[in-house]
Amino acid sequence: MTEKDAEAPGLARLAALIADETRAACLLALLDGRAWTGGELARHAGVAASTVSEHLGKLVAGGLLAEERQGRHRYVRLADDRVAQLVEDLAAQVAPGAGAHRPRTLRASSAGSALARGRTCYDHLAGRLGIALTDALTGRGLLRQDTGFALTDAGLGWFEYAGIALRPTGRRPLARACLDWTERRPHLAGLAGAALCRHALDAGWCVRIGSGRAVKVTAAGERALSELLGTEAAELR
Amino acid sequence: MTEKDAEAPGLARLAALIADETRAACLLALLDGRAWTGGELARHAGVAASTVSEHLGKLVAGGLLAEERQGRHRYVRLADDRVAQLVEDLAAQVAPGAGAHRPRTLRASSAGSALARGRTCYDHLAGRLGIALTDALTGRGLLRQDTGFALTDAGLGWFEYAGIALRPTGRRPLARACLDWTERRPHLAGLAGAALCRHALDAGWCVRIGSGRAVKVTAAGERALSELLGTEAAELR
DNA sequence: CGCACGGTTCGGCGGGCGCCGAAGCGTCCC
DNA sequence: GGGACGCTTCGGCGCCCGCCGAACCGTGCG
Repeated sequence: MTEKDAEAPGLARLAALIADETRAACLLALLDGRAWTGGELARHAGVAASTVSEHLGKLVAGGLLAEERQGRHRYVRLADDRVAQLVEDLAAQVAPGAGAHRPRTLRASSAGSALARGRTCYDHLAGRLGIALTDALTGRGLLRQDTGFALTDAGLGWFEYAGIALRPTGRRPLARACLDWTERRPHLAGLAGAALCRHALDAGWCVRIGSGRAVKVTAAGERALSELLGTEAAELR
Repeated sequence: MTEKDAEAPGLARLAALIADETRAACLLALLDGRAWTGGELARHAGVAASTVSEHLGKLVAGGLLAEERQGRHRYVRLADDRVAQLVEDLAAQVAPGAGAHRPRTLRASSAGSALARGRTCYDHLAGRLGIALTDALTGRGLLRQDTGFALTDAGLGWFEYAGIALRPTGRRPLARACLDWTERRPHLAGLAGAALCRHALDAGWCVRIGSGRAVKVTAAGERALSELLGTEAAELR
């Protein structure tokens, strides 16, 4: 029993880092996987620069953010994929509360939203695009979702055939499920998800829209994915 | 951008529920998967009954706990396995900070701890026992960890052969990785992990030690697991 | 060289929240 | 029916923490 008590303060301190609305807004913004400057985050969250400066100090000290200073700018980004996963999980947990009507309105009324169609979630693809790719991989027997969440041997072969290298780094799992907050369905994250996203951007299959995390599939991407996964162009839009 | 701002308050509110040390202690205690009374939790956390009563009210209102009232007792338990998973994930995230020396001391100095040997984590087996079973399953090709975390077809057959029914309920994944906080390694959670744990207790493979979440393998359990998974008795202790 | 600008530090204000003890309510048991 | 017990409500206390504006520091640019 006593060892649990030893954990409680740490758990509370970690949660407290996320428990502030301004810090939460920063973390969600940083889910796009990029580095933001303090000023950008301040404007985004609608608070004074001095306020955000203190918040970033706490988040960095708490290990949630990594910082990089360039000239007079302070760039921060999520410390690693574990933190990104954690924030996504927490965000997914809070959404079901409004989940009964949220997906409807998001998909229907604002179906024109570029974010709902496709976006990056930290370092992998999400939104309808992410779901479509995950479904295509599953449908062709490259990804198993029925007994967990893992690539099959055929799936490993597919990545190799597609020219997407999967070099294991550290202990990050190859495949991992990430729950989408608009579609309410799991999509491919982990090392393979990140590699696929990176390749999609590098090879010109997708391009970023504006400065946010929204992405859209290009004509070349439609052709390549149709050939590699048999997807219909309409599914990707 | 605006839809992220809409999420920030919810995220902060959820995190705030965990951000209090007393509430964190309650959540960690409830990770044993059982229902506790308010008084028990108050004594465990070392605060007045009135204080814990208010905390439980918030946790229930926030959807993290489910309550059941019986006579003059108020029983609470974690609302569902998603909440349990969330708390485990957060606890696992905080541990690495002290992870450099923690595991050593836990395994070495207090290697006699029954909790480190075997315990239940919400509704599945953890500790060295959980790791040993997960390793055995993986070693025999019943569980894949190299490309994600999923049972193989042979694994499905094994559960059937062992007489452990895996009836899918809701959307809970069949296999899921749960990071152990003493061993720092993933072990089997999800539907299959829960079914295995339940069967192990029902069939007398394991028995609970005292009233906590510590468990130990019986002689009958050693025989059964040796036959079914080829484990050595020493690995399970 | 000097101004503009991003970031940080500091003091002070205000609100929120966890804590307790006392009092009250309902349940169970003798 | 009376008393013990578990839980809840309420008032009040104290602390912590997020916020701002002002002053300050350093970088980069004209």
